Amino acid sequence: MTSEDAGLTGRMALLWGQRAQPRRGPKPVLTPERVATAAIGIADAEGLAAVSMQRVAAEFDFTAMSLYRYVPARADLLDLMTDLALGEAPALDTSAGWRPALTEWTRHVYAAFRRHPWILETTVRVRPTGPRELSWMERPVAALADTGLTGPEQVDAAVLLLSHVRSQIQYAPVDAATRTPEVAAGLATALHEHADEYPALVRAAGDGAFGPGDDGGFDFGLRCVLDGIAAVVASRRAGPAGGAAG
Amino acid sequence: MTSEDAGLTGRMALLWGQRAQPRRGPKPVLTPERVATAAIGIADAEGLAAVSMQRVAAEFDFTAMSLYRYVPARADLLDLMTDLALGEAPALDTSAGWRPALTEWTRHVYAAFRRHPWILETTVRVRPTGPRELSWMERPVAALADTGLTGPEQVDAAVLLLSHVRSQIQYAPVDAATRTPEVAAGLATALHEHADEYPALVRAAGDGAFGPGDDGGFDFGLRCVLDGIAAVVASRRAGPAGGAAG
DNA sequence: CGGTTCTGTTTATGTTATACACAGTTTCTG
DNA sequence: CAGAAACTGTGTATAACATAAACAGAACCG
Repeated sequence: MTSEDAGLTGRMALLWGQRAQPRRGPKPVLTPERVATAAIGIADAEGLAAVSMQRVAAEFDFTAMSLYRYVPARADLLDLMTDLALGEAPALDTSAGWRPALTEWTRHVYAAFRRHPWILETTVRVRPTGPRELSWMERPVAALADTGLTGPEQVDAAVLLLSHVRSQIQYAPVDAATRTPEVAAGLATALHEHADEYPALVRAAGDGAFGPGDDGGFDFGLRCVLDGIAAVVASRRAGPAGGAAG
Repeated sequence: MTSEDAGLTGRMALLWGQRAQPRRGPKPVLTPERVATAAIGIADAEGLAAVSMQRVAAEFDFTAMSLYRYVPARADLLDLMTDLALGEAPALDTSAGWRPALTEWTRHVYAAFRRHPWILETTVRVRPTGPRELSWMERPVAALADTGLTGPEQVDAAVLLLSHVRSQIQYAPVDAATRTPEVAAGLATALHEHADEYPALVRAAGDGAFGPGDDGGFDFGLRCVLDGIAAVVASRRAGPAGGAAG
């Protein structure tokens, strides 16, 4: 255990900056960060599927194999891309209480995912958490510190907001203007050909659900979750015997 | 437009049962459903990455290419797997109101994702919706029909609960017993080596967050969302001027 | 019975990640 | 300052993957 991150191994090591410092040989031209930054650019422009080792290496006029001098494997590159793309979480203004702070945080998360929607794909599987990603969790938990919620509940509340953002990004992807019409039209067709089996959905669609005017339930969901957290916070302050879930 | 689903094309066709009926030639041994069912078994047992055309075909002692007689491409197979694995949504008991009904629904969704956690991966990208998957959306929207929520809001509420289930499955995968300790240990190590940067998280971890006793925020999140929906419903009944999100 | 249509296979192509060995370069050591 | 060691980027090779194209045989229709 010589380095400060000596306890970290495998996919965690690269993410937390644990790097072997070479003393001899030619200077490395690149760094893991430069490689990941190039990969982020490709993913932003052409989607995550376009991020192959070859494609990333081509960005530097290198061969695919050269990247393995900087990154142990593609999976590690995706981890680093994710952490770098998220970036350090902005500080929150908690002076007006936890609710405005969490609202601000949620909008920041939404914006970050909007910039790099492929993060949805890199984060479906179990994977190591990077330092920047962790800073995103730090903020809301800190904002909830004085609410009376337990530590795990504070984390759960943040995860709840995060999952809402994820679903909003997922159902309204970047190129919604081009891709969604096809899918939406197919859904509308199927729905009306089987109207008898989905009466409630047909009615909701008639009210504008699934349509172009339906700008996503971001505000609705945000309000629901914050109201819900507020209810739990209130019950914690009234007394330790809170209501049941169902 | 000869068939009832004639309007559906591309990846939508297979999902909604639009099949060309062969009149001559050898009887097909398989069906798209049998192929997908075999693939589901593989995904359940070995993960989605193990579902290659070759691996699925081997289940029938067939060649990989033979599957293309039943399924246009791998992507369509994944779509069909998803719809079949979800299955038809169970009916809900709405006699006690929308809240118990939605609670019941959420637990059913959770159970379905638990059985087939790879559905998380097959559903990150934009993709066509199948008839069974659509039945899962029908139930909660029907249960919310008389609440005063608009159609889009009813859908948003269901999506909100769904996204909560997704995040719970994601952060506590099936093989948590084997995979999570590694990841959790790495997180704990990183957290304590940088304790000064994540004071709130360190405190929360001390309270049991991220630990083995933290059985996930399923109930907490469910309660928050339902309380939040209840608040909006109440405001709709009190008058059309509801509160703001932040 | 002959032609048509359909199945499952064979063969081939292009892409992917990545293991391994090497040539050239830089730096450390004696 | 010579030689060894370490390191970089490359060339070559492999195995897995999806899937296109052509084909042999079987089933059915007229």
